[in-house]
Amino acid sequence: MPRAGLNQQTVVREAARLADEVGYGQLTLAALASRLGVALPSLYKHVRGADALSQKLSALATAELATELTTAAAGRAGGDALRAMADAYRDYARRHPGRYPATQRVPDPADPEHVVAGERAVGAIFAVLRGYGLSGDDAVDATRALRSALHGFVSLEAGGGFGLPRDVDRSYHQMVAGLDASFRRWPGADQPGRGGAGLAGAGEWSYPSARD
Amino acid sequence: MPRAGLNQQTVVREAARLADEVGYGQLTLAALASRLGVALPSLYKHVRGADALSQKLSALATAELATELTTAAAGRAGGDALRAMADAYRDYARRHPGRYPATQRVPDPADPEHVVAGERAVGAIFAVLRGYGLSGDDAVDATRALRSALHGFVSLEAGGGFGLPRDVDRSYHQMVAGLDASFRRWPGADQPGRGGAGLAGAGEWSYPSARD
DNA sequence: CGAGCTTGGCTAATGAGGTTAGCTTCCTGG
DNA sequence: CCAGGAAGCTAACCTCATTAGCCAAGCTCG
Repeated sequence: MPRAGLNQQTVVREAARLADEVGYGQLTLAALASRLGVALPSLYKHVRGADALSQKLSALATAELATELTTAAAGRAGGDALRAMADAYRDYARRHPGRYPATQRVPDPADPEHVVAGERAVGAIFAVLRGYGLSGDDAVDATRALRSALHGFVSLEAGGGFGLPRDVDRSYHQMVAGLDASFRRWPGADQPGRGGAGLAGAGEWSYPSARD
Repeated sequence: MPRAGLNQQTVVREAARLADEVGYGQLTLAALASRLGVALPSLYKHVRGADALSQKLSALATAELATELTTAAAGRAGGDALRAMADAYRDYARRHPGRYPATQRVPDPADPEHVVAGERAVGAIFAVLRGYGLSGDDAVDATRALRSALHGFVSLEAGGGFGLPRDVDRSYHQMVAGLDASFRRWPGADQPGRGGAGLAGAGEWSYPSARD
């Protein structure tokens, strides 16, 4: 029996590919094992179990998303940055329909890479909002509003929640335009010098104590 | 053996209660049967299976949500109506953490009550937006933005996605204030006479052809 | 009243998926 | 070269969903 030569990274990466193909809810250890050409219990040499695989997938997907958001916003400011980031967000969700839902899982405090990925994602959003002069509590509120709108839209879209023929792209752009207008008038906007940068938003992606 | 006296309605209602207690993802035919004091296969006399139960639960929850949204908006207009409806939406999601996720399932075209519930829910949102002078495509865009923001917020909140100490109620109210401001300046706002009322929004809650 | 049918319960059996235990074999470091 | 850890495997068991088929409760109607 030649060995398959797996390790945790190859397993998690294949899980991500499989999830994109069959859907996050249909990601199963059995299907993953057969895709990797090993027996199901062999996977336990690389991941602790189904839940741990989900968590690692979440870390991977969150890191990817954070990178794409950061890249999209780089070199842009204000409405430009917002639109670019919003497009990147929806784009990621559509290109990776199986990974995207994994990004909504709360980071595991015991997995530093996962925690850092969440912080990078929120950090990218914070950075865009700083372009509107937002910081501190106002930026937290704005971040929540932005994440809510983007996540809500892409998850409704993915779930088939938009039935009417009206162009979905147009609706998205209109929503983002509304967000841009709101942030320009947001409490605290364009009142610089109210808060520092640095680890802005650290901890906001997750709420570890809410785990059950 | 005395009979348990179940019927579809009692089964679905108990499923709703159970889902609220243990979580939508933990709703299982086995747990439901034991809660109802019958053997698992007995449930098949009342529901076709696990998926059909989810669908019926979705119909129930969507109808409840539609009623609460409609009630909240009744007798109010503009920003008042928007705020009341937004509060009702979040309130429902928090009081019924197990039913709420079920409302995101696409209505089953074969279940008229389910379809009607979805139409009532979107209709309530449309009615509020009419108070901003919105109709037609502009109202569709605005409905999508509103649903996205509300759904995104409550699902991030339920998932523990808000980690920082900043008051979540305050963030929600700020987001709703932003939506109010956006709708007042929305394309088409306060330009009446552009579209009719009636079955406005019918079909928007669902996208049956997207089912797989 | 009671014969019989419909119905709502049951047990048994099957199958998918996850998990654990414990065995074997590859292959690398000393 | 060979010892031991790592990476496979099979077997066994658990939970849950589903289907088949049996049986009795209790209603309907002669």
